[in-house]
Amino acid sequence: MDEATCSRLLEEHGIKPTANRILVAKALVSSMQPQSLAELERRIISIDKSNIFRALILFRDHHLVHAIEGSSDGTKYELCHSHDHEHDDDQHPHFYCESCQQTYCLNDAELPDIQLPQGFEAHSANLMIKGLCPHCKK
Amino acid sequence: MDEATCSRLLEEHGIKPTANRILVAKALVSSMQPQSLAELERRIISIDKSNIFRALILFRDHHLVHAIEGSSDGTKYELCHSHDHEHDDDQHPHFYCESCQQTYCLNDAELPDIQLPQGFEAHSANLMIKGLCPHCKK
DNA sequence: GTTCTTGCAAAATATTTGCAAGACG
DNA sequence: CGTCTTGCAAATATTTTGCAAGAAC
Repeated sequence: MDEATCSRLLEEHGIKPTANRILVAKALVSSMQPQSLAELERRIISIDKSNIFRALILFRDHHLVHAIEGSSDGTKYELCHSHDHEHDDDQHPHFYCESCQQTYCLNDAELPDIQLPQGFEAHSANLMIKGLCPHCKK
Repeated sequence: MDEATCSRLLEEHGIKPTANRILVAKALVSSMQPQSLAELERRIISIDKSNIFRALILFRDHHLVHAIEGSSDGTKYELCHSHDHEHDDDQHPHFYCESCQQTYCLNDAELPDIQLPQGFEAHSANLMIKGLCPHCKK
């Protein structure tokens, strides 16, 4: 995805497309897997980590990315796949490889509906499966 | 649960029951909810956090507790409910309250079987639902 | 006396904030 | 000018390790 497309993507989510933000968005778009802040830092050497962090927070607040927790090595960020800019309803399970620390999206699997006890109000859900990925299993 | 019972619990899991470990086990047994290291530190003022930490690692390796991640505020630990000392098969979903930071066990809900793509090998799974608990919702 | 356990300090890691300088409009 | 954005530094939080002294066997 080129810069113009990334820029448009940001604007669609109500985010002012600055040069830095476009770079962060580009890095996320071109990533096969959800990225941690540290991974993004390594990939985007021209931007300070505090600004990558602030861009991610901003993206998250505008439902452009969501944060994935539970991977034993920090929060990972991935682009929301849904095109609903208000809600983040494309939550799918993830797989964390304990050997190479990569997080894989299990897009094909459904995140099941869990029946909450009376009085609980759910906002989001994260299902993380851990183990070995095909590459590390060999 | 008294000290003797906790001591027996540790021994059943192949852990030498020292005074400190019994205290940590007692704190976990008497907790309604999974506890973070920081919470346990506050509750067990007589033991240094490094030793609480080492006790938790030891407990986890002996399948006496399991670690719950994905709660935005650190790893939480809870006693395994299963009586199988080799495997940790009582994995159930958890609920994290974004207001009071408590983690609740959803014992009644089933953790669904997710079909992994070819080549992936699962070791464990964590399903964390976030939102507001009944107390904070009011 | 050898091994295990403990407390304290500090390293390592991850996340977040303060602030002044600069860009933008 | 006033607001937003950026880089750098540093605060915070969390997890983990090193090591020497002491306890247990």
